[in-house]
Amino acid sequence: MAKRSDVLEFAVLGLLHEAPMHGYELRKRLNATLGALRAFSYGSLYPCLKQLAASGFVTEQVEDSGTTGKRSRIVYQLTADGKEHFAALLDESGPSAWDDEGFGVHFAFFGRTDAATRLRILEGRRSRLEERVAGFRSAVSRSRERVDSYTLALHQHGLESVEREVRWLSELIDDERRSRPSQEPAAGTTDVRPPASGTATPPLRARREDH
Amino acid sequence: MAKRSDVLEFAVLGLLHEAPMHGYELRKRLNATLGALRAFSYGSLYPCLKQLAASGFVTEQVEDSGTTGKRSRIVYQLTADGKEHFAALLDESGPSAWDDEGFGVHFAFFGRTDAATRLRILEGRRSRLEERVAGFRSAVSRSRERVDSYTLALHQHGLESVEREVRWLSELIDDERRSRPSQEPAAGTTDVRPPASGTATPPLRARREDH
DNA sequence: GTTCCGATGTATCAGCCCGATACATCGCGC
DNA sequence: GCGCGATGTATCGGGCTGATACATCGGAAC
Repeated sequence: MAKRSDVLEFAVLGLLHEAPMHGYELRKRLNATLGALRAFSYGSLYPCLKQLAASGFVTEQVEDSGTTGKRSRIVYQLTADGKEHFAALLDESGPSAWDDEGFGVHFAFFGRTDAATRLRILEGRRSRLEERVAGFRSAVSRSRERVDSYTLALHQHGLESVEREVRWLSELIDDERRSRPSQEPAAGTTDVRPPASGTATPPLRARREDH
Repeated sequence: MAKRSDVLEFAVLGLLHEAPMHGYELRKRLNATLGALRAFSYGSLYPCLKQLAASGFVTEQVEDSGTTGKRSRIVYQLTADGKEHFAALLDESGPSAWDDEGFGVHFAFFGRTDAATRLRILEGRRSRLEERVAGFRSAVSRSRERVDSYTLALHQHGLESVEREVRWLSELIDDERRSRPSQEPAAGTTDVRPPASGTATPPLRARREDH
């Protein structure tokens, strides 16, 4: 369950809502949208696109650009079935939506996700991470018995990381609950673009989404 | 490079320093020592053990427990070659020691790692994560342009996580520097390792990250 | 006491996924 | 004109996982 390819399929359908695209650009957008969180390879993407076409969720359109064009590009466009399928996947709030594999992608499309579903996914994710916290806690106490300060430090750090993650989710859940009673007013209203506190965007050009 | 199986091999050799063990227990210890960070499967472990035996780093000893015993267990014990190999791997401080795959395991064995090597690995890890910080920063500013508050939140959170990781490493590096002001470790005092028969830890200086 | 069940233990395999690679064109600098 | 990096599509070997099979042991339930 919750295979990598399912997550990819979901992400592709979501991205194609913005515009028809061909594989190469799709991959760039994918790795840009998902940040450094996740990188999908061509070895997954192209088969995935073919499969989506076979399922009727997208159409394949070969584009030969005018007279001189030789470079072949295959533009994929969402079908009505595809939109419907994506809407169904958006509502899907099972475990696959909050495990490590799928949470990030589902979260990235929260803008198009129903409020109740958002809440369910956030809570599912949180409880998943709370299990992990428990695991780390026992690891910490276990490594406190043996005398290995480095292993202890490792576990302690891991524990704090996951706890921090849980806190983040709790804040998000509170926000959702606060704006839930009333019909939530578009997630972008208060977003007046603050003066970018400490991140003055220094040069920092280099970006390496490939290698 | 830096395959999963290499990391596993390293971890197994390290664990076998404590005591001879059979596969099942090895796996439990592995997943306990590494906390919730990492879980190795049998599908990797057993082939790895066989390969280690073939390389002469461990010996396979079938144990039939007394008269009634039927349950077959195969106890693996470290050889002199194995110890030597592990020592060499401990000194190895190339990129494979600080990428996502290998850093945790190397760190877990810092108690047996040379001080200079510890420092090099920590710094390598940090600079690796700083690259990731840069990636996240550009992702954040990119998603600030589009108006998608959820994607922005995701990137922002990811950025903070990695920055926190970098801070943690910086503290560790400071600690290392404080307890080891000069380049040479004080020979003989708190050295964990035995006098090391003939192989007195060859210098192994250079090693740059470029390929 | 026997029956069930989870832990202990070794081992394999289908299937998924990545990383590398191949092939081809374009636009740019020099 | 020539190299070189970006754009593009596509495939393949091989590593790794998760599931599964098989077998024994200790203890709890009743």
